Amino acid sequence: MSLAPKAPEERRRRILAATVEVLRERGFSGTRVADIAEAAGTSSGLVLYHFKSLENALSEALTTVEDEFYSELAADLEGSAGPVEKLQHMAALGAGSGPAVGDWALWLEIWVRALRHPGARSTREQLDRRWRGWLREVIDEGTAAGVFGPEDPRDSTARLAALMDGLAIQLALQDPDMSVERFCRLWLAAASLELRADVGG
Amino acid sequence: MSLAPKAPEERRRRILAATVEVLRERGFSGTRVADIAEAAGTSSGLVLYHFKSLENALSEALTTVEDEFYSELAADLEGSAGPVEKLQHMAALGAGSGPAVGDWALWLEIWVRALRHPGARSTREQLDRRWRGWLREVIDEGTAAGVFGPEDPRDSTARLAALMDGLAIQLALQDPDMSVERFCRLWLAAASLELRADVGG
DNA sequence: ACCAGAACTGAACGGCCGTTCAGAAGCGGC
DNA sequence: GCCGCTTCTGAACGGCCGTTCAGTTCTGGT
Repeated sequence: MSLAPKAPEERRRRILAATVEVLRERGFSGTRVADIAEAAGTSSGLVLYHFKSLENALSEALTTVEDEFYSELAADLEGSAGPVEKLQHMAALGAGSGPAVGDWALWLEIWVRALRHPGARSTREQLDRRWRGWLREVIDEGTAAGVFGPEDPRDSTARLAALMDGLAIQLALQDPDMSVERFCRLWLAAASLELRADVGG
Repeated sequence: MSLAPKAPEERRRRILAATVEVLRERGFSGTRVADIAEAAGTSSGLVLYHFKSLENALSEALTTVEDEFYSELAADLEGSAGPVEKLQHMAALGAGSGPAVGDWALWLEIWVRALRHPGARSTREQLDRRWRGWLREVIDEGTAAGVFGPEDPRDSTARLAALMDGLAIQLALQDPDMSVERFCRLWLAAASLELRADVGG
């Protein structure tokens, strides 16, 4: 009976992690096979041995970040008590206080990729819908509990989701007019307005 | 006395326009010198003759779109009567009803470029500040006239500007949940909430 | 008509980089 | 210890593309 060979799997994961790292640093158009290999401490040959092509490695790497992001979000929401706390966690997570996330720069890259890459576009769409779905659930939960009173929950969800993206751009671009604190404050204040409640900000 | 040679200047402008066109279609990383030359109906040699390098041509092309955008916005605001109309024009312009604009995709590209290109970053910052400045002026104008009553004009400005960017992402990515109409409606509704007024939406 | 310089062309150069490949090294089964 | 399969390496290949360049055409002044 053959033990599953652990070393190669481990190596594969390391290359994937290295890919994400390089992607964060240099973006899609700046990421070279050789960079990934160096960051992973191996040869470029091996990168192409495990993943069939650079394109493929990039796609798989993206999948891992996206999965990380959403599982982290799910875990965080699981742990929060009420809808108000959940919104606050969402704000904090968006602001980048989570360990694995915080890299909105990567999302900008994903958006640009989605402009022309059909696969990337539909994945993004799915992820975005999922995220808006969760936000919507929180809002509905609060509404059912009588804490929130949005005029139109669907529109409020859309606006709050979009607002986070918009604020994130400035965060990613390190605009001097934006900071993690201001990001949270602005978003929660918007949520308060939208939901006719006081969720902070 | 030498008449200014008109042909070469004209040619130069044509190349610039072609660059913008290709940039819209293929994005920064997909734009080749040969593509620009073909779109402009000349040789790649000439592109490099007029602009010193591809990078340079791209930068100049960006400058022209940005100028176009802002002069169009300025003209549009000039023509609007009151603050409410101005907000509505801003929404419509953002939604892409203007002739020269409408290409949020290009802005996504600009943002990604700004992530790593220091020059691009500071230009973007300036442009964004200018845009927020105008929005702020409209808000202040409405407030002075007693039409708007924002709780904190600076924060409302920041949120409305960011919201437009966030909604624009979905527009650019052709998300099935977004449309030009919904874009306008959502943004104007947010403005109504923020400014405690009825500006439509 | 002639010349000088600007405008323009397209072929050739050269570097970069994804991918391939021939072979080395590790590893389990006999 | 030998064999075969997986894992891994780094050098070599080949295509793509920005840039250069030698030469042609155009233009305006004299």
